[in-house]
Amino acid sequence: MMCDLIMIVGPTAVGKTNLSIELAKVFDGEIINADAMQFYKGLNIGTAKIKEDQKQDIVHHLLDFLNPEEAFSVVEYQKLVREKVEEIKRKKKCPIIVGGSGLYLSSIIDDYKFFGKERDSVLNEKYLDFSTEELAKMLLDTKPLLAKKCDLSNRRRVLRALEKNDSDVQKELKPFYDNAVIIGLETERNLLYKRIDCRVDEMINSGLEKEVKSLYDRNIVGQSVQAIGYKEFYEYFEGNYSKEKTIELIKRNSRRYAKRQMTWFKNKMNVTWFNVNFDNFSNTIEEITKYIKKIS
RNA sequence: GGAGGGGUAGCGAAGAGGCUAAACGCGGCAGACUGUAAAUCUGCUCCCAUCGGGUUCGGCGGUUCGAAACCGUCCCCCUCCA
Repeated sequence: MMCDLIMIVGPTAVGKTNLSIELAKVFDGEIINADAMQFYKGLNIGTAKIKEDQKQDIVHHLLDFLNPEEAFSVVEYQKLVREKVEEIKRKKKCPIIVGGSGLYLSSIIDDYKFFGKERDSVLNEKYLDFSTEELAKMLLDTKPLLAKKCDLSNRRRVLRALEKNDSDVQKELKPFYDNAVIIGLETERNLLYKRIDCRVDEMINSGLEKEVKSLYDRNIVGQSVQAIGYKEFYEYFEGNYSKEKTIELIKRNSRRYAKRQMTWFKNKMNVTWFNVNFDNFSNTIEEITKYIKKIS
């Protein structure tokens, strides 16, 4: 075993999945998913989840372990992954964490400590009659320390801060593992956007609408169905916009998502970046493999 | 040839004498993020700049203390009648 773990990050549609399989082959690894929407059963096409035949006998963890109506949180995720990592290492294999959910990735690679109360899922209803400004004022008055660090125009954040103790202040983050490599896949923005648009078209052709329809018909609501590709089709089924508009929005939201992902990876994680060669992906694989071997 | 409607920032689209470098949306860029994260939220987006300055609303010329807005004229687009 050369290192504690390999982490692969990057915006949607850069080729993380492909890379993960190749690295798993080279380094005798098992893959742990870090894509929050791929946890859910039944969300396959829209989340670009790896297909059985693409796995090439590589073991995959934390895929399809939630029912689409279930709620989930980073805290549980962190716990599960920490266990998985140990389990894989005990087998003398290399844990490879792949995904695009920034917070989830960070909660693993860094020594995130979650404190305070568990989130109260009905809190929102409790404060329905209060404006965000009023809630912010409340926070300011009762929990000045938290308020100072909180984005007061972000209702969701204010609500969460309201259920914490004022003493629950964050500490400086440190890496959790001594020998982790974080590989980032990147490409020119325009190209990325083209790939995203293209991939959405492919999803449509592969039957995304039908996939979402079956969720919709089962009256599934909640976290899972907030995923891009799903929430837009829900609106479509409600008759709120045309098919064309739906597809356009899925593309737009995916592009915006990719941007947000890049912001997180660049500013919150210590990533070693590699420019992807789409015409000759094996070059990229080789380059990254060499790099990992060299540093570990 | 006749009758109307219109030309506003990258695009779409408001504005009908000063509060307008010009709402809003899209597109683009940047950012935040510790229990919903593919979520949620923030800022910038004519040019140069730190304050601040310089050029704008099809062209030109007027009216006015002051115009994207009013008048004249010219160019272009759309609809209708010939």
